[in-house]
Amino acid sequence: MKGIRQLAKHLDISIGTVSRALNGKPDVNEETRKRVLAAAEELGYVANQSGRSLRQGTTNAIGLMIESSKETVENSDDFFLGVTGGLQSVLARHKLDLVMLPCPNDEDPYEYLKRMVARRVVDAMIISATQRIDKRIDLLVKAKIPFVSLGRSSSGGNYPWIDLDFEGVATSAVDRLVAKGHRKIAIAAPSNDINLGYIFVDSYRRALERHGIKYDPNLVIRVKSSEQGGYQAGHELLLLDSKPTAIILIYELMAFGLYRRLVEAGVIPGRNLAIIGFREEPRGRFLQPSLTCFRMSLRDLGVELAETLLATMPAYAESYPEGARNTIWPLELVPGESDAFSLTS
Amino acid sequence: MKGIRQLAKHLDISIGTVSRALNGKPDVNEETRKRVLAAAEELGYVANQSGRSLRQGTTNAIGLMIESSKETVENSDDFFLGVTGGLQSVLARHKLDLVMLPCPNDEDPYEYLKRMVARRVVDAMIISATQRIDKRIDLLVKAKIPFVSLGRSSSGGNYPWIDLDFEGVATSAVDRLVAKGHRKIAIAAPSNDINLGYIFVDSYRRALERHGIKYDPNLVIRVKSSEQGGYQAGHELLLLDSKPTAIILIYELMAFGLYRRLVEAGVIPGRNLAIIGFREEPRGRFLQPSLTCFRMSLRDLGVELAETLLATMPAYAESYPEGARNTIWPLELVPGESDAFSLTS
DNA sequence: CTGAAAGCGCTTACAG
DNA sequence: CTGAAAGCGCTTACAG
Repeated sequence: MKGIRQLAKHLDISIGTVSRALNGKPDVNEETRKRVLAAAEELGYVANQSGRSLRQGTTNAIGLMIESSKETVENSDDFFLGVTGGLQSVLARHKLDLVMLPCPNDEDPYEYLKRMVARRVVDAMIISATQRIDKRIDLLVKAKIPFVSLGRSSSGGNYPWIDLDFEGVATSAVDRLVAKGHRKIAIAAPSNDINLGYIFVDSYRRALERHGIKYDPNLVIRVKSSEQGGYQAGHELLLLDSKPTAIILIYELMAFGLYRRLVEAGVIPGRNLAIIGFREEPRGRFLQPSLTCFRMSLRDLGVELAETLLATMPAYAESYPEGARNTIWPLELVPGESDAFSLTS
Repeated sequence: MKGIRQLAKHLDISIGTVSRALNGKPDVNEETRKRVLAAAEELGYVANQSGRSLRQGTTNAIGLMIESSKETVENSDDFFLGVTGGLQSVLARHKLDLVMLPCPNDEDPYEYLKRMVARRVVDAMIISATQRIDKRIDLLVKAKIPFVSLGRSSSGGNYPWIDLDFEGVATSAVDRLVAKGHRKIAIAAPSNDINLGYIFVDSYRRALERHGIKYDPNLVIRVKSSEQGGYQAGHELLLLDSKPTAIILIYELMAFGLYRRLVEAGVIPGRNLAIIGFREEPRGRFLQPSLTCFRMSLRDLGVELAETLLATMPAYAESYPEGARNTIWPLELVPGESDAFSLTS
């Protein structure tokens, strides 16, 4: 005999009362409750989660699906751990636990998610690395699993998501460079399949056109979101017939590779070429010249994600009257030295 | 009615047979099995995990505990995701899932682990960020939960662990620097509470003494394992009365901050000061001068961790006859330009 | 080869 | 305020 039965026997009361005492139900004698709590602490009793889940129909766990292989603007080091803190601070209010579910590289993300959802290992899901067409969203909608997506998708119709303000960043970067006299502005971004690649480049195009600058597809350099991709971007940029005077990077760590390639070619970052990165990154502060980029609070993003998710869950919705929503997450410009020079002066 | 009951009804057979068919038990008519598998696929049936766990007494999940706040040599970006791939490749053989359990920053890691263990959310645990005295290890030993630790500890007596070869790295770094004529070699490391800080500095001391160089506590610079810590280390190094000609960093990303601080002071990394970092890191390749460091396969480390863990689990031990063990994980020197100069020539 | 039944550890109406 | 009992969804001896 073990578990709650053993504890009840030890206290010489019924398991029902033990359960009610432990779960903070009313209608339990305060004296009894104290005895139960003390005994549980002493014997190290904590209710078996499978038993609870089976009976209650909920796991009290929220899943955060991670795809290590995907290249996204998030795939930087501290991103997920930063968001995790904010998520947990909200989930803790409701005694919900966060579990990170890493999709194996050799497994299809859709199949993986389907399996996790069918097995009911979590009550709700947070997904990211959204594709422009993302079957996972249709799956979650159809299975009626509460979820929130970090990243938009054209799949699934109306569903809760939060996405970074790629439009704002692209627009603000272009505006800033144009104000400094740049007219030939390149951009380094991953393929259009990744939703953010599509949105970012599209916003860049529109921002240029607003300034009366013709969009030139040759200035869109498609590379991987990595240091290596940055190096490659530098390489391709140097091969262009008509050289741009500025470049916008969709992924901040590209700057490391780009700087390297430029220096090899005798081009000085921040002097012969203006560079603006995306998200502020601890490493970026130590680049020379320091990188102009955009700042956001990962923790606050985590909080927003959690609150949006809980708003879609019947059991918690009343605490979040704003309801499910779509949020464009703002980023703030952090001026560096990488684009400090001006072509007009 | 739902779940296996519904599926059985749909097929007009008993739930027992459905279960046996789905779980690949023998003594099921092949024709029946095919029908069951087809129907399950069609209806998207996957067994509810709580039901299975409760009945079987196992969750078929392995937990990887993460502490985002801890400063360790692992706390670099890609570390956990790299290890995860190797872990999963082994766990997949046994249809075990990996779940990452992030300990909230405001929760005591010991209490968090205790809760997860008591609730039986996983069958076994992988822990890391080991402290010299680590109550978690005593807890796991006492609770008889299979586990493996990434990192040694003086707690818990004899238990399965894998640790990076800090001795080897420290020794090899010192040997290399001494061979190039250095006698005043500094080291930047976190506090001795973190087990690796202790081991690393101790090995460094012994390596020096082997070369007849007196250990000088002033040359041990205690800083955080971060870029900022590297900056700080550079700062403190510059304040020393008698300047070292070389420095060993326990955390590779310190190099970013260190380079910056040195350049600010007109000291040229790799020319006025030799620098050796710890683990090879994608970003490091783009440092100028490139950082001499040590390479390891994160994936292979994950494989080793998983196999060591499974060897301690009765249900899987027979597949891993080598048994539970302690492994010192080797790293291979990757020469860079940061320590290329020689004092002797 | 298949079915009927027990029971894993819990929580929760229900009765008292 | 407490106890006895049902039942969450499964798997697995057991009987046939």
